[in-house]
Amino acid sequence: MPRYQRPTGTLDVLPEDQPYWDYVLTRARRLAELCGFERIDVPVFEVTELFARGVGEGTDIVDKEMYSFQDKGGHSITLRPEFTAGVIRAYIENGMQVRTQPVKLYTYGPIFRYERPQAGRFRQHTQFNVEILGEQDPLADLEVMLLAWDLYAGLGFQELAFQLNSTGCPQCKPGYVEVLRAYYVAHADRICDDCRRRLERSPLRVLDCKAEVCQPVIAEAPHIMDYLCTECEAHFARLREYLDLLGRRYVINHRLVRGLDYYTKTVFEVWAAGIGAQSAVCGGGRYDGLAELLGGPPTPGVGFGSGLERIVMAMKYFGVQVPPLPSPTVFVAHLGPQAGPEAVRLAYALRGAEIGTWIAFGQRGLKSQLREASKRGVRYAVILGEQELVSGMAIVRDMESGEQTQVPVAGVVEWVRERTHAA
RNA sequence: GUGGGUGUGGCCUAAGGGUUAAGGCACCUGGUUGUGGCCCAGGAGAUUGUGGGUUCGAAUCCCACCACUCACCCCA
Repeated sequence: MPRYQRPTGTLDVLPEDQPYWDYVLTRARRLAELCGFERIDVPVFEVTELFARGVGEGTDIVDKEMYSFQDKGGHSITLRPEFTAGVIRAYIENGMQVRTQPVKLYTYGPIFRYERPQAGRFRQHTQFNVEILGEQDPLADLEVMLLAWDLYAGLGFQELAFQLNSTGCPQCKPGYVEVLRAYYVAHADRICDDCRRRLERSPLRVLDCKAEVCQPVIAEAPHIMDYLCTECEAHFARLREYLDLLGRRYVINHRLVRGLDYYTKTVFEVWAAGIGAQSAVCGGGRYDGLAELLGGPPTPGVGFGSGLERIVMAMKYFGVQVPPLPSPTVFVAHLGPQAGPEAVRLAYALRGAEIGTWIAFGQRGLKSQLREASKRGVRYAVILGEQELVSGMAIVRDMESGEQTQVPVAGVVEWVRERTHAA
């Protein structure tokens, strides 16, 4: 028989890691709901066309990272490589533009990108995602950013700061791109081959180039800040004003250009330590033209996606403690064939009273059963044997003190409830 | 897609080419008849990632593939 392994770049989240996931997700949901975000779930796959148009032909994600396949009906289907396109599709398809605007939505689930895995990067990862649809006020940009900030701050991240930039809009971006292109053409002898290619397909990406040779050219490159139209400039200024007022640290990063084509105006990332060469735990921005591009009514939007795996990695790096997940407090041990049915009855009575309970399987010695109880970490072990059946009194053993109490079998549920619910 | 590192029981690690691959953790069972954690004893568990090759002999050397890992690219 072959030994099966998980596919490259996928992860098993084992029970011992679940407390981290649960903690993060619970907090994220809570924060989102406090701001009025409502949960939405969209399919894990969509027609390929949606992502090709939404994310943009020519982006790395669309060109080489999508999990696409033909289904039995001959349709090209793609496992979602990001959330926004699907959420916008759902907004349009369900006529959500008639709801009170803006519509605030959050979701989370698996995202798929065919990449070479490394520290903090996977082929299937999990994102927590929020979107505010139908609002152009920079206050909306602020709100999603603060949500991310508060989440990480609450999780114990240190030295938080936003990486912030504006990518302009259809009014001003093309003008800047021309200026940038002209600048690069003038310095064509001092840039790398990749950048020569980027200049054709996605010119803004040259600013993101890591090649040694390109650094001096990038450093001297014109900033989009100086080419924003008055609307984009005002929008960005308002956002900064809010952030300053609230004391949320950010650094203007002229080189921050994101890998998805749909962004307009605000783009931002949050970086964290402890996740290898990958530093972004969160990336997002505004995408005012996307809904229209996907065939819907003109609908401005802002949002972000945040990688759960990276958040958990950063938490471990920062040494953040998380509370354990609930586990049973009682273990029912039983001796002899007569005691079995009574033990089952008792276990289900306890469970029926919302008291987590393990019951011993098989016919084993008491030693073995208590050993298991000890390892399960329960607070009480109930012992039911022939003697207890005769007397009608079960033995309840406090696993920490070793103290044993005789309790009427019919009163065990109440006895345990008093002791556990009080504390 | 490119480059580096690694690959021994569930986990960690040993075995400088030579007898039945060793140890620790974890797991199971016992240490008298119905009592956990500590201690003691015992047990189960590995075709040494896979396939070739070199050799009288390979976990040890060589090649290929696979996987993991780190980095580039890109991003969450």
